[in-house]
Amino acid sequence: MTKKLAKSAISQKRVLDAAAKIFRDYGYAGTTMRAIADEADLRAGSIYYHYKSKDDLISAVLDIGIRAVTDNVEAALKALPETATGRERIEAAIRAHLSAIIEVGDYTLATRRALGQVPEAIRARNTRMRDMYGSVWQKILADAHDRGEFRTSANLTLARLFILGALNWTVEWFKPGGRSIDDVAREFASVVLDGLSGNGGTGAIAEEVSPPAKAKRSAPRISVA
Amino acid sequence: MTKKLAKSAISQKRVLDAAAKIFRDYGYAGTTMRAIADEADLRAGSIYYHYKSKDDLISAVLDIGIRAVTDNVEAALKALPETATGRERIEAAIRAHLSAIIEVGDYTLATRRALGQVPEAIRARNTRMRDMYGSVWQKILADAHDRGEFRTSANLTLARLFILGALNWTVEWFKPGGRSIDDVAREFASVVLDGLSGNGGTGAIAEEVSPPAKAKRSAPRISVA
DNA sequence: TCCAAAACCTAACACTAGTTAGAAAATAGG
DNA sequence: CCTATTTTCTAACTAGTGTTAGGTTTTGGA
Repeated sequence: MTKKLAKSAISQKRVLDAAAKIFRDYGYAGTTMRAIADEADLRAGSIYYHYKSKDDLISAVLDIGIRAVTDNVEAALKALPETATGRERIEAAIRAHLSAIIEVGDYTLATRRALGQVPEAIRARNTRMRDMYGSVWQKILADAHDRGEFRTSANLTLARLFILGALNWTVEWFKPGGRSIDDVAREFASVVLDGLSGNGGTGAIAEEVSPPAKAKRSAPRISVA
Repeated sequence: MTKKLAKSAISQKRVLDAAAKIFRDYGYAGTTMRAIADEADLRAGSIYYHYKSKDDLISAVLDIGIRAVTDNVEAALKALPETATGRERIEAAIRAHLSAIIEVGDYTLATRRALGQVPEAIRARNTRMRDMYGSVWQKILADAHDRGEFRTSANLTLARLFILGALNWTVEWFKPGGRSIDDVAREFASVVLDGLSGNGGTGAIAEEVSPPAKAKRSAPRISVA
């Protein structure tokens, strides 16, 4: 039995969802409180009963965006058996990441669109959360590598950046009703995992100096939806 | 001997570069003409001598962004010998794409940050240009597939979306002075190309129904930096 | 049903942004 | 150096934005 929500909580959620949508469409600076209010069937002044400021609102949207992804991926990893291979873990993480960004699409797209323009303190906080998420990936990639599931020369930092870059981009093109999230995740995982485990066909690979990955734990900060 | 530019052309370029930088940092709506003018060592009113409007300016920035990438990739492909393999062509395209987005980083990042908020007509025009670019990729991937360089089950549309997604993300983390563009391109190409040509280790691949790629020529529109 | 608290509306404030027209300064060529 | 043209500056206009304080309406519990 769903617990009955107070009017306030109901309206606050409506405002939040409206905000995610408008921030998604118009970015931070292009979003007006009047537009959010219209979307939420309120007047702009009323938003201030629920949120202290526009910044308060965008901050909440950004939090939800990154938290949904991180929580989903961590839960998926936790649900795997102890005996899961590195490949299986990575594939599960890919699937969970995709699921999360599609499920809270407005929030994650709003992050993509707005993050670069928000006040510095807000951006810094969100960046820290995303860096934490990035380290989850670094860990599962390193585990797989350590277990010999990848070729020795694989650069895990670059791999992580490519993977997350491509995953984050999916919100731009994924359309529910077309290919399923499972399909997309499986195809992507196979390309990535085969690519990381393959020996390649080019002599250029053989020239790679190793071990490259271990020394790169302080990789550049990246942006995650 | 460099041809002497008129003052007007010199100033116009300065305004354009300033615009790219400010749009990059603040997005479309968050960018003020005063900020651009400051960056260009002018006053806001002066910009209107060179550009009709803010929209005129962003339009020019967006054009340069996508054109740099498209031209660079097409030139790189053209420079290859007729005997080049599909792998070689794809790797060259990856390298050219990376080079372009790093070289005109302000313009491509400005596109990433601003495109979603610009007036519809501007966005539509840029989208058409990007779709044309996407078809360049679809073609070189299809060629490689046709020549048997990829596994039969490879989904070229998804591959293209992953590749371009990951490539477009590099502007967020690539720092000149670190790894060279060549290194990054080579590593990325090996992951992608091995992944597309590999047979994989999972039975799930074998269940893929083919031919998947040929029927997907009308793939969803994607966004390219 | 009544009434206090919660939730929302409204009008206004202080400030900002894109743009314009005319004035002023800079440039370029004879 | 002079002068016409080009380039830039300036002040102002119109419209818009985040936010506030007080009034009004709605909600929820007794």
